[in-house]
Amino acid sequence: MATTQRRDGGGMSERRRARLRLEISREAARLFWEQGVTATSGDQIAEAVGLSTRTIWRHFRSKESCAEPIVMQGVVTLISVLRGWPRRSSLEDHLATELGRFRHEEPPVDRADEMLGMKMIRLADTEPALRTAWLMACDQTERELCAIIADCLERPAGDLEVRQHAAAAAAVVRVVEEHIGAVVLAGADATEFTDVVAVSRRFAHAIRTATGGVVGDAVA
Amino acid sequence: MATTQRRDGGGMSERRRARLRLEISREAARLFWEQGVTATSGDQIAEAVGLSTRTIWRHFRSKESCAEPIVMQGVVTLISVLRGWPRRSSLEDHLATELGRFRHEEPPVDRADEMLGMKMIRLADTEPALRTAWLMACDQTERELCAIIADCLERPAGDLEVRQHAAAAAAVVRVVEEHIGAVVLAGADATEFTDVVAVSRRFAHAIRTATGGVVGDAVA
DNA sequence: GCCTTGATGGTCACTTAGTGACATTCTGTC
DNA sequence: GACAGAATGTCACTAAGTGACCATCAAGGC
Repeated sequence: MATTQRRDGGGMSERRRARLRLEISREAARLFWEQGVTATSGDQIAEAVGLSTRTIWRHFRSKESCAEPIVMQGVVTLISVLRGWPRRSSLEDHLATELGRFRHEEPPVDRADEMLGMKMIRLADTEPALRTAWLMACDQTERELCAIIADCLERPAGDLEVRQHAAAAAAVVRVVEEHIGAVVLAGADATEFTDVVAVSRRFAHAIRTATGGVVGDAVA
Repeated sequence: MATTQRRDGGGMSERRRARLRLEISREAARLFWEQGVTATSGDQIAEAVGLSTRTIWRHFRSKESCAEPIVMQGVVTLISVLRGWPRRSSLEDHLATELGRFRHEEPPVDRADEMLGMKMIRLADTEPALRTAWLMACDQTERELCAIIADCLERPAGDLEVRQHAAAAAAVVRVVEEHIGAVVLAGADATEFTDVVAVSRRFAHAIRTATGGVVGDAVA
């Protein structure tokens, strides 16, 4: 197994665990995509990643949830970018600069993993078992948006109106991501989505519309 | 078992099956609520409804999906009302008159079932197994809204913008329903939600906002 | 009345997801 | 090197589902 190089006692174990989960998830997702979810057994995943079946169940509560980390990777960039949104710039501008930065300077997620994530989202459309994983990721986005929008509107995060805006925003983000994934996987001309500025504008416009215009503008 | 009284060959079987599924679902939901999902076995559900376990699996593909019909009952009224929306009246007015009609004249769903549905939605918050059932119901609403909004905007139902509006609208409806359920189950003062006009206004306003104002108005 | 037919439910054997208990190994600390 | 504890392997076990086959029952033709 890879070198651990922990600094303080116990804290690093968290990262180690996350890396292992991701590795398992990668193999599971590959198998799910290649031969379907039901045709993939826990034993197969275990063998592919080189662990015992029992250990798989120690890291994941169910077979389908093995896909979660890979799926979550797909939204983790967007979430972290949204979280860092300073309200003195418009949503379009912030997304464009930050997504661009992530794309070229420090890509936190492997390109192959990104493709795998899209494939899982695509599979979630027909495999009800995988749907949960995808919706968990969307739910995470929604919670994050709750905090952000609450901050924008200067209301508590549990406020009904805040939750409505967050749900609507997360929903349109979900639809756009599903659409991008479908287009990319279809092998069609995806240049429309390699332009970071265009994609940023699309996301920002969707969020602006879905929240009735209260989220997206820069504050003076 | 109940009398069959079929008229034509095979058509009635559909309804019979639906009734049986609902009956199983009712018992399953009751047990899920009383003792939790994991603590409820398939055998227990079978015994409660008076069938063999094998027959339960013939009607439901999984334990959790036993909750689906009851959960679906909660949205089926709203869906059918939305489907019947004539665009010459505003969404508020249509919802108020139709929901009122359903409430007093011909309630298609038992009050007890309605409460059970709320309980399942509540359970879905903590039991990931049940979440799928609830999200399936929301997904159904979203698909229905796709058709309605496509009609409003005179665009194809698969159009990206239509899907975004539908997703946003379905999301806010989900949040409002979760909120109503939580308030009712908390035993708090729920008079706010027994007033059909107020509830209709709330739904309509949420949808109007989430779709950027393009859905909700009457057309001239 | 009797037999066919088709749909539904029961019985039993079987696979597989997932857990509990305990032994083993691996990792970092002194 | 001895030690503590966290991670993993092994094995036995429960429970969710499935497949194959048989039993029952209502409807209709003769």
